[in-house]
Amino acid sequence: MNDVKQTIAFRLGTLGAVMQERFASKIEAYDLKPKHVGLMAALKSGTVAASQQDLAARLGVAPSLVVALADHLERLGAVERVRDPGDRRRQTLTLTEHGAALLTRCAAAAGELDDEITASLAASERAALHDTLGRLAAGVGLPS
Amino acid sequence: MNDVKQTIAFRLGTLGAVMQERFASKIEAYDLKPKHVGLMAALKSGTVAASQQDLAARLGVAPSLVVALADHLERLGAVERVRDPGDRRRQTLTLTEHGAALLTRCAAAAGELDDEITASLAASERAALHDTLGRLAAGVGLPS
DNA sequence: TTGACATCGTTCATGGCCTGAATGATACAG
DNA sequence: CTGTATCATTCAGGCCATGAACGATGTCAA
Repeated sequence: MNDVKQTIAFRLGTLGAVMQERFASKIEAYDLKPKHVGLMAALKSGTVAASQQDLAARLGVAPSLVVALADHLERLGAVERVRDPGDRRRQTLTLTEHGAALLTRCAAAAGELDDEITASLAASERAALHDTLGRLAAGVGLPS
Repeated sequence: MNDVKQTIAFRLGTLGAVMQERFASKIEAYDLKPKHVGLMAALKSGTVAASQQDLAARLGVAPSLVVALADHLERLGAVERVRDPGDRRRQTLTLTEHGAALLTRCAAAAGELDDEITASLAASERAALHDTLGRLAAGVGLPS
């Protein structure tokens, strides 16, 4: 035996891909992709106003990608770009009210997804999974 | 709150991406990508000889991608293509000894990864995670 | 002040991965 | 034998993400 498919890493990888896919189709109606949601979520939890470079580092993507994501979100009216008066090179991204509303709907979509996939799990099991995943995410340096 | 990032779906998605990435860098030395390993694993667990169409369906990818993956694995000597004598349209893929050896090394790499990310988890917690992920994978129709 | 150098956001060309349509070979039903 | 379906393969194209430029701005030292 000693099967790759019996591995936590492999299962996380494949399950993660499926989740991304399903989540993407759920938020498609809002003209959003998972990365857009990730960016908005980072903006919401950010206490200080975030520069695009900061966000790129937090999300683990290239700065040029943040530009594209922000462009799209700005076009949707979900995000505003403001020049930092203290350092005029920086663009400060902030979530608009509409952006916050969108984010709420995405959270609801993710919640539905949770319910769907954990339907066959006991409540305690689901809670344990939630907790463990949070610890793992923190362990690999993902923003919580 | 009601944060997207607190969601099981979102955490699975991001963690899965990280895992894929890390696994990819671990097997890079063997000139393999995660999808190659997925294909080999499907071959190993397949009881009956698998046609490429079957494999495409099992992996959830387009048949044309299986062609590319099989091409690469064949070049590495990990896989053999044999015409099905019963239906000469079909190519039957089988894992060679070298392929099996490669797969074992990939399983070892995934095992290391498991140890790394679950280092801060109790043994019981890790076992529970492994079990729950298995159930989830089965729930979304992933081959186990 | 001025000049050298770093940093930010942006654009652009490029590469990788995957798909869907077209093709040729083979199977099979009538 | 003929028409249709199924298989593997090829190929062109799309999408996503990156890295290398570039212009604008900031910083620091002389």
